[in-house]
Amino acid sequence: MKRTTKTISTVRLERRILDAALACFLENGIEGTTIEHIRAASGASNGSIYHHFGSKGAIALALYVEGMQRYQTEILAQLQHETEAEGGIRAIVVGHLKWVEANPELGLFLSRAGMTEVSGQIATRIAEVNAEFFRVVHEWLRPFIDRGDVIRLRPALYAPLIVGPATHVARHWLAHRLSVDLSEVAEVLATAAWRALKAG
Amino acid sequence: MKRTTKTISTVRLERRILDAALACFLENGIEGTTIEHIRAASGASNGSIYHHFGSKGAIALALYVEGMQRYQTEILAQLQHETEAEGGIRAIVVGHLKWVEANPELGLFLSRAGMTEVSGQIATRIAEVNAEFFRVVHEWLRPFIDRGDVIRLRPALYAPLIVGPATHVARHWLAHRLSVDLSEVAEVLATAAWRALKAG
Amino acid sequence: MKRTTKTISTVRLERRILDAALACFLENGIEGTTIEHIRAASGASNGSIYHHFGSKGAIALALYVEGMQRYQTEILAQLQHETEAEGGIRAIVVGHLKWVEANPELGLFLSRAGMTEVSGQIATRIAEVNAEFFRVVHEWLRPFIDRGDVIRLRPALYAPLIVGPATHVARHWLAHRLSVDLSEVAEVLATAAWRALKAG
Amino acid sequence: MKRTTKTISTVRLERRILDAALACFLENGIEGTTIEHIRAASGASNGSIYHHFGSKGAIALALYVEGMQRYQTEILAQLQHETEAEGGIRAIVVGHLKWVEANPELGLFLSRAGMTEVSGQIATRIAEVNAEFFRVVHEWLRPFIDRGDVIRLRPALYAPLIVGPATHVARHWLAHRLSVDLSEVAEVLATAAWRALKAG
DNA sequence: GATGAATGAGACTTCATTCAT
DNA sequence: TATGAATGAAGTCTCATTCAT
Repeated sequence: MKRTTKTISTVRLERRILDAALACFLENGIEGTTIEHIRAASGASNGSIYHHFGSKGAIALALYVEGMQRYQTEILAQLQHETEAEGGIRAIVVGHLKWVEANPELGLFLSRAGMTEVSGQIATRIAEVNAEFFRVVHEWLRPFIDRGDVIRLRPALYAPLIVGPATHVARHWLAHRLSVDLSEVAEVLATAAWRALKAG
Repeated sequence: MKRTTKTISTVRLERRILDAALACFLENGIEGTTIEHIRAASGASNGSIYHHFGSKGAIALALYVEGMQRYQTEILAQLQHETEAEGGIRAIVVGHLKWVEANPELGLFLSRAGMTEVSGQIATRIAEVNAEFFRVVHEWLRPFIDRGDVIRLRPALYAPLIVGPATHVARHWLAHRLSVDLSEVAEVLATAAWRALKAG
Repeated sequence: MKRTTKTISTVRLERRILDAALACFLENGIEGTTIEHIRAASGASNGSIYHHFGSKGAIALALYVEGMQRYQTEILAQLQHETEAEGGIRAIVVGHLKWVEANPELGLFLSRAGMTEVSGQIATRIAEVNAEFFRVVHEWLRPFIDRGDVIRLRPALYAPLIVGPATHVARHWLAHRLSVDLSEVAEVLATAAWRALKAG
Repeated sequence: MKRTTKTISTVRLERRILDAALACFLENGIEGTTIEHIRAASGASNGSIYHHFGSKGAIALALYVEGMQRYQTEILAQLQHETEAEGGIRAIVVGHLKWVEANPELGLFLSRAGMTEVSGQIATRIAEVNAEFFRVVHEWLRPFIDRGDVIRLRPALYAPLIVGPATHVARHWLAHRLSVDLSEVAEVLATAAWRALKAG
């Protein structure tokens, strides 16, 4: 009993801190966010934040990893349902934009964290996570390339051609520099991606 | 004479400061760069830096505007030589990657500055500059859309489809996460962009 | 049975904490040692340490008192066997160095604690303990002074003349600034002390 | 003119900071002293203290080096006037106590800094400075040892025998645990040192 | 007795900026 | 125009200690 109660409340405090931190990072950027901001937003004490995370960078890292895993899991899950190249490529583009639309705050944080020069640990983790994602996508595509459904390129170019335009749109949409309905735009970008990659 | 000398040396000092600042911004990020870093790298005194620029943000802004103007001037200049849609689209893609390859440091700075949450002034300027560039590109494309050479989309989607993949590749190349020859890749991306946009 | 077991293990935990604390104090100084260090070194929990000692200063005080009592007991015990002034004086010098050699860690801690500006409580205790030791030594010497075997000085000067050089050597030896064999050196310093104090 | 004024006031601010820091270190110990204490005592701003010294440890180091040099210069100067072993040994003992009496605060700081486990830089410097001093003293004594005026010992033992008792007395005097007149005591300790070291 | 989450005061240090020369 | 000393607000992080379980 005791243990359960303790665990639950502990988990809740960590979650409250993470949620508050994400909100702060989005409002003021990682560097612009102070521990005091997170403290005020989470209701936790300064000491508790350090007790659980050890540093501001560790909070950012935890949020990045968690967010990236959610994103990847969802996209890749949809990919598994597809049996044709066109369906898979469309699924990635549409899935990407849907996810961004459903998780705008997390999406903005991830795209920023991917560009910002944060602590080397984060940079390394970003590289790892990206590489793994691209590898899985290429793995999935390979049979279709071999079969002649999809043009053959150096592996590194598939991801840019599939998600490059969607990423571009999403970035400007997240920065409020573009006011479109992402789900509406998704089909157009999916079609364009397929046209760029289909063979013949 | 005196005045000339003075002016010249002043110009040189400002340039030295800007160059040093760009190097620092790239190494440690804008927020991670201190005036002391710029002072040490440029050889100028603390006081001189403030005499010429007034604030750290102003240095970043000056670098951003200068870099963006160089980039746009070059891309748009090449666009004017083209008389067909395919040639224009290819010119933008190839020109983009060539410019990034020729100015990797500035390119990295610009792509980061575009994402980072810096002072509102910079953010505003970025939005302006981007909007203007996209407007000019769409203006140039319009006759070809009307003529039926290029598919008709909402204006906001042309830029993502043309430079989205190239931007994606460039970003990873600049971050040393991708080791390809940009000029070699350029043709492939240009072809893909044209396939995505050509009518029929 | 239960109670015995509990008591024994409790005693062992306290000892483990004290031993760990001594090691930490020696490595990083009293101020430089944190409860977290002691926790990690002893295996006890943060809460247990406070349960048993109440504060960091209390641990230091306990170690100081314990160490000083061991030292004094040993030196004074040897003094009781001596019936002549020379033997007594030699016994103190030799005993001092032998003890330091046998307990280098504790010796270093005690000599540091004697100089550091720690909590007033420790300072007071140090003064008490030192005064008591010097008093006993002077008490023992008095008959020999009265008899004319030892020169008559103000009481406060006997301790410095007897153990001053040995303390000096020991301090540098403990700080690894002097690499000599203490037991070898002891005889020389004992002889010197006797020459300085013997009458005539 | 300008330069002179600036230099003077700058020097004065640095000195004010050093003097204030010494007073604080003596009152609360090095670790117990905060920059805020030094700021309040010196009248300088927090920023100025860091502008001139860079860290708290650097202030302590500067004070230690400065103090040690003053001490050594004075003692060694007196040694040069002496032409006989007895005179030299007495000069060291008497000089030591006179200096401590004349500079009690600095003396207390130095004897504490010598024991405390401060930053490695200080520790190294202390070792250097001590070694050099002992070397010079031994150098001076050598002719008298060779001539047979002074007993022959391992070089490392001369310093302990000469200044060990004086150091012991001074330490307790500085800690207000001994209330004697140092200059009165000096002669007794000088005589004792000579008796311990003279040959025959 | 034992545990470890929680606390919050306060430490050191950094840094953009100002200003007297 | 150039300099660099001076400033002080603000930031991250540490740490002894408390307390509920």
